[in-house]
Formats: sequence, structure tokens, C-alpha cells
Amino acid sequence: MARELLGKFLIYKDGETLLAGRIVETEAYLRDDPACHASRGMTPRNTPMFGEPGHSYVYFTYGMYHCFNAVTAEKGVGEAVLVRALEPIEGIHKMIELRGTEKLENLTSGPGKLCMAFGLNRRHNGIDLTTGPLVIAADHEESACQITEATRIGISQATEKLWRYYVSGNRFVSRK
DNA sequence: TTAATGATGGGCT
DNA sequence: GCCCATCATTAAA
Repeated sequence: MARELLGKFLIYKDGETLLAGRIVETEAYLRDDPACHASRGMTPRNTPMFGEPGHSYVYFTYGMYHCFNAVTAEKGVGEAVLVRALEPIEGIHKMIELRGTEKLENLTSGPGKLCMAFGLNRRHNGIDLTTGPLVIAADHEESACQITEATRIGISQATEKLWRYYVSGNRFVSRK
């Protein structure tokens, strides 16, 4: 699923504002994976991971950032894909405003950055990503892209797993 | 260009 | 009380 989500679009409609980005970097967090929030059972925070697939899991971290995930396993399993970077497509002016920088490569090139650029927070936790206002959707025509596998970032366990994926050469990936 | 560091607060043992 | 799926800033090379 982490590979599948590359090239899909994250779209957010909030009143007049339309924001959209193409997913260019993801990480997989699986059952029996010590780096996965759900690996030690259900807690108040990770409850959405055990809920319906296709819903969001947004969590608050490091005292000031949010990270956005899509739940990818059947109910009760506890797996998700972290969206780490987007290529800004629509609503770039609004993203610039929310991020406080005009540099395009710095708008959504990181899990905390893209949540800031889209204004995502606790209110967007556990919501259905097929019905809006926050949606993941495919393009009309699937364009093939070269995918690079790499180790996941910012974790201290299972650091050897190659469960991070990004569009090769894309300028909006958080780290190459 | 890369490496080190401080900010900042919720989650969980 | 320690850990943390991060980021911006500063310092060093």
C-alpha cells in the first residue's frame, strides 16, 4: 500500500480553499513492527489504526507537529502508511501562508510540513478518506514512476527495514 | 554541505 | 520521567 499510494493525490476542501498535492514519499508501519505505534496494542492515541481501512490516523508529536497516515489494514489489525512528502499541486498560495515560507521545496517536503501546509490537526483524525473533506484519490491515468526503497526516518527500532518509498529524483522528497 | 542543538508538550510505562 | 514516525536554526568544515 505504501508503494500504491505514491502518485495518488491528497485533496483537502475547506470552504473556499482547495488544497491538493501528489504523494511522493511514504513509509509503511506494520503489525509486529516495533517501530509501529500499534505494535504494543491499542491505546487512546493509536485507536484509529485499529479502525476502518481508508480512514486517517493523525497524531501529534514532538510537542508541535502533526503526522498524517492512511490506515491500510482491515479493522482490528493495526497498520498504516505515513505520508512523508507531497508535490504541491493546488492551493500553493494558501500553503505558503500556512508554512510561512515561499520556497516550494520547503512547503510539503516532510510529514510535519505537509500537515502544516494543509492545516491538518487532531480534528482530522479518524476520518473517512473516501468522502471528504480530506480525500486520497487516483489520477485519471496512472503514470508509472521509478520508486526508490530506503530505511525509515526518525525511528530507533527496526531501523534496517526498507519500508520507506519515494519517487526517484523528485525534488519534494524529504530526504534523498 | 553537513552536523549539532533547542523548541515544546502529549503519550505511555 | 523518559521517549518521540520533526523541524528551524546555528555552528562547523
